[in-house]
Amino acid sequence: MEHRKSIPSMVKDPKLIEKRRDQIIEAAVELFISKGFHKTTTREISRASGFSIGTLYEYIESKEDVLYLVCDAIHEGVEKGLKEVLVNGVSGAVMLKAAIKGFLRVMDEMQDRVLLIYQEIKSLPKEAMKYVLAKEEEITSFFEEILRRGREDGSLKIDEKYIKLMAHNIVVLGEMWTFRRWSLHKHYTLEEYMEMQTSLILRELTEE
Amino acid sequence: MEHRKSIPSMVKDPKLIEKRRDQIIEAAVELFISKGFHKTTTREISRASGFSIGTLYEYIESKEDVLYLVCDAIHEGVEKGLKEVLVNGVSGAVMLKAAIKGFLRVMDEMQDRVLLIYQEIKSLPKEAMKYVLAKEEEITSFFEEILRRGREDGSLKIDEKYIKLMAHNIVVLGEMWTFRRWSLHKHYTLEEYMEMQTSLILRELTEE
Amino acid sequence: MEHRKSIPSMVKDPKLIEKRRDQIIEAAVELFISKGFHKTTTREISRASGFSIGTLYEYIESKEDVLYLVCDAIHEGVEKGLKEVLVNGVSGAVMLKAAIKGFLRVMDEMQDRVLLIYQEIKSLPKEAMKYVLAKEEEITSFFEEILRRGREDGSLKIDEKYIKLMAHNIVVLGEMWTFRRWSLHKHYTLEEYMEMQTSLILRELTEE
Amino acid sequence: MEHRKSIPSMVKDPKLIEKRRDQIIEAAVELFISKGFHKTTTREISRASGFSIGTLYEYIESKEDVLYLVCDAIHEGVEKGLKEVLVNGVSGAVMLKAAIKGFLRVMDEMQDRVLLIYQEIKSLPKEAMKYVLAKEEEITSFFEEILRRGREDGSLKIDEKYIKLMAHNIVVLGEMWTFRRWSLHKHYTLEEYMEMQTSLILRELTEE
DNA sequence: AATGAATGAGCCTTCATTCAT
DNA sequence: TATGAATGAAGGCTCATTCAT
Repeated sequence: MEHRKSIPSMVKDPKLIEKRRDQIIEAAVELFISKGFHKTTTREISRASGFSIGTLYEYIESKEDVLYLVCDAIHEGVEKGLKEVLVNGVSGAVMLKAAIKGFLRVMDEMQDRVLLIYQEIKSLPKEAMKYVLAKEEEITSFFEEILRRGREDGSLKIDEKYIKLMAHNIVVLGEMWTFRRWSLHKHYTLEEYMEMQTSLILRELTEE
Repeated sequence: MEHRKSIPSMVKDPKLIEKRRDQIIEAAVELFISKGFHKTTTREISRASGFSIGTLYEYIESKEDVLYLVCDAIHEGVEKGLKEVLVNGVSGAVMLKAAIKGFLRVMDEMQDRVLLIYQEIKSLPKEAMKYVLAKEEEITSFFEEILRRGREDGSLKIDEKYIKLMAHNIVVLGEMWTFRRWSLHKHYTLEEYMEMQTSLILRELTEE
Repeated sequence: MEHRKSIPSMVKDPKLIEKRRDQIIEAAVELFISKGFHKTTTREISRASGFSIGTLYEYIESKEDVLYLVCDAIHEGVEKGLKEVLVNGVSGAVMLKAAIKGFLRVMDEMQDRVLLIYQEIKSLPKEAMKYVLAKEEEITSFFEEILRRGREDGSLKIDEKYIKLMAHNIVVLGEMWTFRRWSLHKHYTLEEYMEMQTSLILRELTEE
Repeated sequence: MEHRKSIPSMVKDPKLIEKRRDQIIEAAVELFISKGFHKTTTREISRASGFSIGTLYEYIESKEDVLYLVCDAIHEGVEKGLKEVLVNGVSGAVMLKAAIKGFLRVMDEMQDRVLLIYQEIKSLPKEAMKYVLAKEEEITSFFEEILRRGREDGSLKIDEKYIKLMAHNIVVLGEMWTFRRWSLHKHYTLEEYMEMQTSLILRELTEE
């Protein structure tokens, strides 16, 4: 795993840096969601963060750093959400079902943010993009592990070679709830969507 | 279906308009793919198109029009590719298999372009975006129809209410070959990917 | 001799480029003389040139280009002035006397500009600085040649190895009329200064 | 002579003020030499001085004060160097020769610093500039006095009205070793340069 | 129809200076 | 005395768009 790229700051106090960056992230997420990264100005970010443009630049080195901060925070949120739904001491199949539902719920709650990553990731500098993609891969391997576990305990029928692909499919099926929402939300409620996708996937992985 | 949004031009001759716009599209696609929409300047577009900035603006009204033109052309390409793989006089199941493979092949051939749509669509003005999304929906319904046909001729086992969702899934599973290529292309060749995804989908739709 | 560094322009018509750059130079010289390079803004330059900031940047690539343009034009002026005082068909000694007087007159007429070069040359990018220094060297060798000629026709007594140094001395004695003017102009008129320096130098080079 | 402009400080203890300002000067000289006054930031100065930006401003009132401090210190160094070479109880001619050589040696040792004064002096506020120029004049009059002494003891042949000018010439011939080094250092070693310039000047002032 | 010079609003970023602690 | 976070005016530069030729 790539280690988190750390952004230099002119300010020394780490506590303060974290506090200020949280303000920046909170402000920037909203702005990026509603206007997009390119159409958001640094001044808007600083204003929405509650301080001056000069202060903003005490905590970042460039506008792109803000995007990175935002993407990172979003992924953190997703991972946190995922970890929370993890139940232990159950079969892989049960665990998978819970994980998919949990993942979809997170996708729904964070749809604007997830969408944001999808749309602006390409504006990140090379290095930062790599790191963000690594995070995405981590989420995928989260599902890989569950699948593998189900395979081992016999609760899921899946060939080893399909595990990675299936993990990708699950993640994408979850993320599409955000990036195809212009159609899906017209036809399904979240509950329906969860129900249907979960059953599609599990039927495939559990039939005799 | 939304009808194609027509972009006003200062020029009268429709033949010329089409010719010039083709030049614009060809130039802009390359530029947008390699630098992104926002980092491409209108001057670059006109230069790459082979004429002056003034002339460019004889055929479009704003930079966003170019993006729209480009997205539209790409979708056209995808649809054309899809139509070509359509075989008639066969069962829905056979047709679906061919369609998925064909679709994946098109996705692979046009990966940069498809990715472009994914990444820049949000920069389109409201109206244009709607139209582009409608195109996307059209592609989805292309698969819906095949599924429905297979259901009717008994070659596919699928509940009516799952048809739309499954169509979406198929489309997304195809498109993810482009937007998750940073991972998928490391693990699978196109052939493998086609083989695996097709078999996953068809297994699901055909087992008794 | 380094060849003149040519500055790229967005504009095609060379006549227009020259005309606009002349406007830029004229405006910038005044501003640089009165406020210095660093304290002059590009907006001031464009305004004083008679066009917008956008237009300014059609003819240069950076603010430093303006400084280069200005330094180059000034040197051109000095060289032109020098060439004009050159009389032919006379002994080296006579020629030298005329050249020194002419040079001093030019220094006096262009004192602000010469001073400008002295003070801002270090703000030029490496390449441009080299070129400007080469110009300065050219002026020195102008005197070298006259000295050598006088040595050959017997009208000047000077050892070959002193020729280059003496040329430097002459140039510096001329230029100091500008950069030490805070003292010299209080004590001498130009005429006095010319008379005294010329006689000092020539006495040295002509006594038996 | 102008009296040394004194810079106000928030701090009371004069010993401390001197100590801190010495730190500032030492740090700033290096920075100004390598990056120039304008491209050096106050933050860099404070960091290189070994204390915070806040502390820096306890000892100066503006960035220009630092430049003044630096220029003043450099002149001090030059004067100190000059005083050291002064031999007494000898003829003016002998003294002059020693002084020129000593001056050239100082110019060589302090070339970066002398150059710095030449290039940045114009960035000083009016008042400070006047004071610095007065220092320069002092150095000139140092040579004036030697010349006058030589005239009086008969060891130098020079008309009274030429004394000031000759003093200027000597100073400039020394300083040009720094500001024309891009050419002179290519052609002469310091020893050669000293030898040649000294002999040129003394020949002029001593021949029968 | 085609050209391309001109425009200027607006963007990102820097940095000297202040002041509460 | 020393610190360093905060400020915001100001600067260099870009680029979509227009319009006279």
